[in-house]
Amino acid sequence: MEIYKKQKRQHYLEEHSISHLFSFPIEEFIEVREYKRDEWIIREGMRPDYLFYVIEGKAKIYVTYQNGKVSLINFISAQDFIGEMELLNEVYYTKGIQTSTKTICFAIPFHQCRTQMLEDTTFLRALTKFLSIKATRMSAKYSQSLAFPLENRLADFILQTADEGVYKEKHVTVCDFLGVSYRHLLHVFAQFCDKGYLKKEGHHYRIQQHNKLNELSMILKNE
Amino acid sequence: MEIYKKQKRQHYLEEHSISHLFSFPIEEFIEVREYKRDEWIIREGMRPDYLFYVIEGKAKIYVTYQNGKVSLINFISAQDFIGEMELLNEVYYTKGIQTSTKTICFAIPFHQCRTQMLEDTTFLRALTKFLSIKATRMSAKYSQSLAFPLENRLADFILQTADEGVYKEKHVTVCDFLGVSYRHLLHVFAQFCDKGYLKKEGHHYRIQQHNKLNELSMILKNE
DNA sequence: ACAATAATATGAGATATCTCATATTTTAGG
DNA sequence: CCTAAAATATGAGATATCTCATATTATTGT
Repeated sequence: MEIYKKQKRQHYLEEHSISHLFSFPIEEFIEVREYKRDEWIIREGMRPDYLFYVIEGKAKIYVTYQNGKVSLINFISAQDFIGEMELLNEVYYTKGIQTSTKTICFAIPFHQCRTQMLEDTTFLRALTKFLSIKATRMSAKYSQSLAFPLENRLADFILQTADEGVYKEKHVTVCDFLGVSYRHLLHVFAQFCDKGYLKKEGHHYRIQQHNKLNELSMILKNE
Repeated sequence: MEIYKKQKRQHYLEEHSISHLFSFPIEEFIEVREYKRDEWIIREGMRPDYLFYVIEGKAKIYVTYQNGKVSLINFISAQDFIGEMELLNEVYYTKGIQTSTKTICFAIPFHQCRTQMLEDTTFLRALTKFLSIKATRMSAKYSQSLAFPLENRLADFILQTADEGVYKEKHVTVCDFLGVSYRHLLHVFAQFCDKGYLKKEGHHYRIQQHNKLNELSMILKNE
């Protein structure tokens, strides 16, 4: 992890100002940090000392179960908070957060700002909104995961992540995210190819029948 | 739905005061309402005009999918907010909320209080905390649901809901909540009985081997 | 008290999904 | 450039879970 100083710091503070999220001057307290790919922003079980706000990059939230199985719970991307649970709750099991690309974020030290943040309506409103959206998404994902077979969730995921009609995600990451075995994920991909929805091109898949995937994905949408 | 007036209203306002959640006098705006069993507090798709705070009773959150399948997403019980999503977000698909017992709650009208509530740090902090816990629970439930078979989730659910060693929930509600078919739920119950973890007594189940259920349930805990 | 509806119960066959074994290809580190 | 590790790929059999059919028992409204 690298901490940006001087111009580099200033540049990010200006380009991605978050002062509108606070009604007090926050900039002086902000550390601008760069994490390399695969670095841990927070280690599972260790309470962070900062509230983070992601400027660019992507990260993943993991949790380890007692049986040793590690699960990817969610993705984090630009404009997400990290560590807000620990800011708000005395008791909270901290999940692990690992970058999947180079990630730049603002780090706001609890020991200097906690009190002020918790007194600031502007900030609290922003945080409340963030949390409410997070809760809604989680809840949607949850009920979807239970109510429908992989076919539907995968179709949705493909449409969300495909770039110019080409799907390039890593199977390993995806089967973890969608909570299915590698084997079964591949099986459903094979089905999609058989049915002509996708065409395999090396390790990528080209979408052939967008509307068919869309039908499958629409089944789990209602908002 | 019945609206309590005079002494009855006053009684509830005093017995279950929520004035500590606000830094302005909220009581004058509060309507005290009683919903009968199976009444809808909010109908799916209809934005509510009130923020609700549950005093006693239980309710269920439902969502209907395009394929017509209705899913129970979560339970609501005393000290939960209802309608906070609609208070915070302009755009939000409102889920249906139906009582499962007689339910008494406070109703705070948006049109009179929205602005004040959104400016009140005390309230916002309370709400943020509520939401953060909600998000965490959802997220735990989600990863659990994907990572483990029903056996584990059911063991956990039994321990959570059993009263003095006796489990009395309705299968119909539970299979919906846990997202499995009625048939399969019964099948796992039968297994638990075979293995001697539970003993069937009429329509109830008596826990025989608490430690065995606990083992199963602990597998999905880490906090 | 009776009829209608909801909840419980069980069997049997279908499907979704998992585990394990094993082979090949790609990627990362020295 | 070479090797180890990670990712991809595929088969086969096991298990979890679903759907449908059907019967019995509670609950509720009139």
